[in-house]
Amino acid sequence: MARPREFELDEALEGAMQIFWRQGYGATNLPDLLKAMGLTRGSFYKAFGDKRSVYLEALKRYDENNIAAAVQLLGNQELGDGRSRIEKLFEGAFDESTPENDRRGCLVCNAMVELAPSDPEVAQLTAAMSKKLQDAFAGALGADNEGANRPALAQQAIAITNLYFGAQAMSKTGQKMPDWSALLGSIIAGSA
Amino acid sequence: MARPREFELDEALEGAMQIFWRQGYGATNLPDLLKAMGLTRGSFYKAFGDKRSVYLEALKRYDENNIAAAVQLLGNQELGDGRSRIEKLFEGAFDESTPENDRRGCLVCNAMVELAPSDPEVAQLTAAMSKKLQDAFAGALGADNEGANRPALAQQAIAITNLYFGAQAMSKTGQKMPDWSALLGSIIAGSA
DNA sequence: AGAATTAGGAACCAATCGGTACAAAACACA
DNA sequence: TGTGTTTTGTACCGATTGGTTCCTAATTCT
Repeated sequence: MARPREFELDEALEGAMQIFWRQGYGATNLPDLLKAMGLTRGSFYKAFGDKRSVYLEALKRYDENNIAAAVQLLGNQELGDGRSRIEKLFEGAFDESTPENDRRGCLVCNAMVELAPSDPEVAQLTAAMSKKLQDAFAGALGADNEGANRPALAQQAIAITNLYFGAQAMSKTGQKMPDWSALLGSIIAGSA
Repeated sequence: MARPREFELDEALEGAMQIFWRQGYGATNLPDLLKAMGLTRGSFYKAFGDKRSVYLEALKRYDENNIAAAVQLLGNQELGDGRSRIEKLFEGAFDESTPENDRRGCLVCNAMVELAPSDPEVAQLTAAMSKKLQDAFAGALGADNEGANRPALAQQAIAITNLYFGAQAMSKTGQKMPDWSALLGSIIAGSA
């Protein structure tokens, strides 16, 4: 009955996620965003409504793709024990935050800092994603330590989650990243 | 020989720091900034040049006031052993990041995330401040552990610094903060 | 083929952005 | 009090902001 859209919603959203990830919300203007999404104003406003809506969609996409992948990695027993899975996650995550990637860091961390205080919906989404990560860390730690004392593992998972976001923030200055294996050792060895 | 300025440079800068801290750089427009600084456009541009310069000055002020105070707290032996000084720092820092304070978090963390990738001068200033904190953590840990193995303490200091900034980022979502004593325990106990 | 429906693209919008120009006002000194 | 100097406040600037409008082109169904 009608002309089909010539762009893929999915690809457009991927482009939006990428540009917001690199530049943040405020620093990304409409021309930047449209270019990254590969569409023009008309299609943009028809399909997505406004800039903020796209940002929220991009956050959800990050959740479904990147966070889900991290959670899966942490739970994948084929990749070694829990601790080495956690190390793998850290190594992979910070390989991505290179200068060539505009030191984009982690979209969740970026969103927390830039928008969470003034946008309750962003606050809720980012808090939920950090919770997923924390639970996955706890799961990986638990796998190494079947009968271990649960509250101690929960503490470690909180510590690792905080560590993760802190390192994401610090990576944006271009500082060289620490030795994750040793660093995680100073947390995990503590109550093994 | 001439008309004296009616405002205090120091007070104006304090106001600038406060508003940037709460709102970030991009989200603070000139009217906001002028109001916070208590002066008008004419005086503003004559005294400070432009918006970015004021931001850099505000960062330096944060360094000289807030970071210096944190370093001093961590080195103050009258406040107990190193670990309890670190705990005090964490407790104090996150008491400040309440909703009434617009969950402002930590200006260094905010600046890292918002501006460091695109502004080398911000990157350098924030990296230097995080280094100061890290050294102060290392000093506090060393005070508890005179003959201890230095590399292990350095690792712990890195971990605690990362933890600090991560918690600052997460605090912006309004999540309830963890029990710092227990959390730090899971790091410091590790190689005591 | 023709009708119906939708995407595409450009022109346009008011509002706001950071920054400048300039004249009036307020002081210090003689 | 007159003179020179600096601050102050306001009017103004072009550029850019996110968002709207509307006409044309394209496509699918009957």
